[in-house]
Parts: sequence; structure tokens; C-alpha cells
Amino acid sequence: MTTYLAGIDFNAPSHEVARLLIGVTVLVDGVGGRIVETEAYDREDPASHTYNGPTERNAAMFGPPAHAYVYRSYGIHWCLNFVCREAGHGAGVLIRAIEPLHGLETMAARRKLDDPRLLTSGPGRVCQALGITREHNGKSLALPPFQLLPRDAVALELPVAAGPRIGISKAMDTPWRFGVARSPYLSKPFR
DNA sequence: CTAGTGATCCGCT
DNA sequence: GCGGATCACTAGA
Repeated sequence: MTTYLAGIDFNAPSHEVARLLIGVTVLVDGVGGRIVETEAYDREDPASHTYNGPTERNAAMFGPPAHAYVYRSYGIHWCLNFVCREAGHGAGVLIRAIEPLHGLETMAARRKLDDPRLLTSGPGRVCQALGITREHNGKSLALPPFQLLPRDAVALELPVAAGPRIGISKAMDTPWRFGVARSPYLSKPFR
């Protein structure tokens, strides 16, 4: 069985899904924007939460594709992943940054900031701006409150850069971070 | 601009 | 007990 959403085959390897997600619009209760930065994680990947097999925390990553995996980071922030591959595989894509386009006032209120460059430029910031918490863990990306919109003509032309992932201490050389080159909404520029 | 640090939870060894 | 798929803030170059 194949799982398509927003024109993307979520059964594909996570590094392919991560690249294809650049330019896709993600909304939570109508609030969000265009994805400009992602990172891929897979089962045979020392940096992945699924590397050592299923646990209570990472259960959603071993669930069906095109669902959310939300985890707490550093005891303070939430981080959002899109599960990919077939159910039971244990792969996903971390949503690291979006270009804020819909519900700017809501996002600014949640973040207590109004500089659009600081609204959603990082995985913790994205979740705070979109109101994502543990309650969204395991939910389908095809159903409310989530909404994924396919890349439009503009999004298809965005220049995609790749590089090493951020904030990890293993598999530092795997170039599984993807993003819109030179976008002002990245958590960190590409070199 | 870079480097250092505190905050604060909880899964895992 | 340790240490993160982070962020905000400070100090100093």
C-alpha cells in the first residue's frame, strides 16, 4: 500500500521525502507556511531516535507513514517529524524551519515576537508558533488539525541545498539536511 | 560576529 | 545519573 499526501510518496526513503518536502505548505488549524528546512532520519542511522529499536517514546516513528512524531527536546521544546517508509520501519523527517505565511498574528502571539525571521526558523520555534505539543504525536497528517498543501509552481522552482545535520553528535557527515538555499527563514545558512 | 551557559524534562543505561 | 534532532540571552572580539 502506498501513502501519497501533498503529491509526495511517504513510503520513499526519508532523505528523498525530506528533499521533496521543501516547498510544501504545512498548516495546523490554518496556521503555518512553506517548509524551507528539513532533516532525514532512518532506522540504520546512529543519529536517529529509532536506531536502538522501538520504545514508548518513538512508537509513532514505527507507526504508519504520513503521521506526526512529536518529541520533547532538551526538556523544553517540542519537535515535529513526518513519519515515512512503511509502518514498522522507523524513519522520519524533522521539520526544522518554515516560511511563515498563514496566521502571522497567531504565531507572533504564541512566540511573543513579531520578527518574521525569528518566528519559525528552528524546530522548537516551528512547534511553538504552530501550537504543536505531545497531543499531536501519532496523528495523521491527512486529517485536521493538520493540512498539507502540494508545492505550487513557485515552490517547485526553489533552489534546494543539502548539508550535514545540526545538533547531533553521531553520523555528523551524513548530508541529510535539506533547505531552500539562502532563504532568510533557515535556522542556519547552508555553506 | 562567535562562544558560553542556563533552563528543564524524561528516556535510557 | 547522564545527556540530548534547542533556544534565548550575555559577554567579548
